[in-house]
Amino acid sequence: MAELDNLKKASAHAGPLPPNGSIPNLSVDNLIFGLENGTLKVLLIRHNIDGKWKPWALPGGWIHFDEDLRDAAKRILHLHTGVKGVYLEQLKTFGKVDRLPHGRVATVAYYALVSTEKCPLVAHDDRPDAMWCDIHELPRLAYDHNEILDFGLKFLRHKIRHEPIGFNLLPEKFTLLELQELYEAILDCKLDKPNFRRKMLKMKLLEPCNEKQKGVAHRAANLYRFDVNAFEKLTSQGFSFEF
Amino acid sequence: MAELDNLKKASAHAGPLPPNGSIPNLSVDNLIFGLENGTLKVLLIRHNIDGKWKPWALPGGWIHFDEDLRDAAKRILHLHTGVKGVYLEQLKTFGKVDRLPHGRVATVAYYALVSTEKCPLVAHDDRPDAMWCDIHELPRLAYDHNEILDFGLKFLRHKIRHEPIGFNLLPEKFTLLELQELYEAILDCKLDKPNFRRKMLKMKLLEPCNEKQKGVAHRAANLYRFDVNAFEKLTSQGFSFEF
DNA sequence: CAAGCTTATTGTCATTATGACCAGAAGAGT
DNA sequence: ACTCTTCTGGTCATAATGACAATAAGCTTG
Repeated sequence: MAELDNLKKASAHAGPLPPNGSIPNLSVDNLIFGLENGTLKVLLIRHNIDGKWKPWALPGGWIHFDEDLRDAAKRILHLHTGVKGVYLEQLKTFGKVDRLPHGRVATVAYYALVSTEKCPLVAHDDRPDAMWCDIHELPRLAYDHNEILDFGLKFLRHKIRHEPIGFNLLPEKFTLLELQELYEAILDCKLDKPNFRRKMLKMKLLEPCNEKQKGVAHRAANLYRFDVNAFEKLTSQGFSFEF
Repeated sequence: MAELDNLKKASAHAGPLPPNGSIPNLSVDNLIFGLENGTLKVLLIRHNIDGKWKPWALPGGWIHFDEDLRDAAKRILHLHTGVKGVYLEQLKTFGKVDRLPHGRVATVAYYALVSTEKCPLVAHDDRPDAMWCDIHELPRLAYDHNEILDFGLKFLRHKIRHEPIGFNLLPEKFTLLELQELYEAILDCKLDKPNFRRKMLKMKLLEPCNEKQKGVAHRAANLYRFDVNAFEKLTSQGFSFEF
């Protein structure tokens, strides 16, 4: 019964053993990015076991036998943030032999982009401790989660320049400056305001809301929203987003 | 023993059951791209079981318990092509519940870029039937392999425009026209020769070999090689490849 | 209510990149 | 020597980019 032996060795962060009804040796981990006053954050959790805090980790879990991989990632995302229907894509599968000390488990990492205002992170009794952590102040994480996070950050920096996904980190209506600050936060650089504006608007992907920013002590900026239809139309004509 | 029941249900294309010593419910499939007289091809295999041909499929296999995911992909690549040390990256993990009829198996797809001249595909007794298939003439493949291939092709088209990986499909020394034809084959479009040349050379990623093409009945073109050092230097300075 | 402050928005200009295309250069073959 | 083919170096108009100046709009304060 070597198979079962190997099975029993498996044990991941979400619990000591994959529960019945879940795939052994395979888990899902989520990289949930959010933007909080102009800085990029990632959602970390930690469990308290027998009165002791385990190290911070990415929210993850097991995959049910009757559940698509992506659905498992969605379920875990919803479990920790309460949001549904947000941007979620597969990042990469991490499968080094010794990535977990207790047994052989490969993990499929997904990354999500959420608008933090929709994610109040209310402390539920059935949720572990959670925090939005500034990506410049990351603690040492459990297992290989620092490696996953590093990879995800590099990936995001690349991706945001080649696909219009940044909008998912903002509320539905946003100003051009907010969008620019998002790029600055992720790419870690300073951009020129008029030039950013010109380049963004020329792509015809932003639809003006004919509505102005509120509650600011200076001239209010116009609000825009991302125009999905325009994007898909352009894409089908061979357009390729570049920033 | 629900775990074991579920295990026993699992069975992938590489064999009816994962052999002892391999991870159940998880496999690896390789998308091996090659270039043959100016057209993009992919390596397909088919098994003959009891005198009957199974459908064409991507070369894949199981992952040993003591083997990194990437090493499993390398092993399978080597098994089918005889090559080592070529470009190999993870594509995506496919994990729909019903992607295989016999049980729950998620598969980690990798894609490789090889120079076909290094891959003679000699018919070995211990290898299944194999062919380089033109990507415009794909047959119906086993399981969800058409979906994997579609995804991989789109991915490759996008990737080749944003990272200098095309060189891996060519021999070490190549002419600018060969490189251009590679781009035309993958992107399915016609490019202007002088402009392609100008743009490529301006990036300073090609090192002239000071050597000329041989055996052509016209003026011989200069040979170039991809300059990895230059690329890494530029990358560390914030350069980003775009085509 | 006007002056002052802050940010939004528009515009200019030199430089560089792009796309279309022309023409000389370099060989190989006859 | 001539022809044929492809390589390779150009031109030129147009579009995109980066740096930065100038004006507009709205809130706050005296």
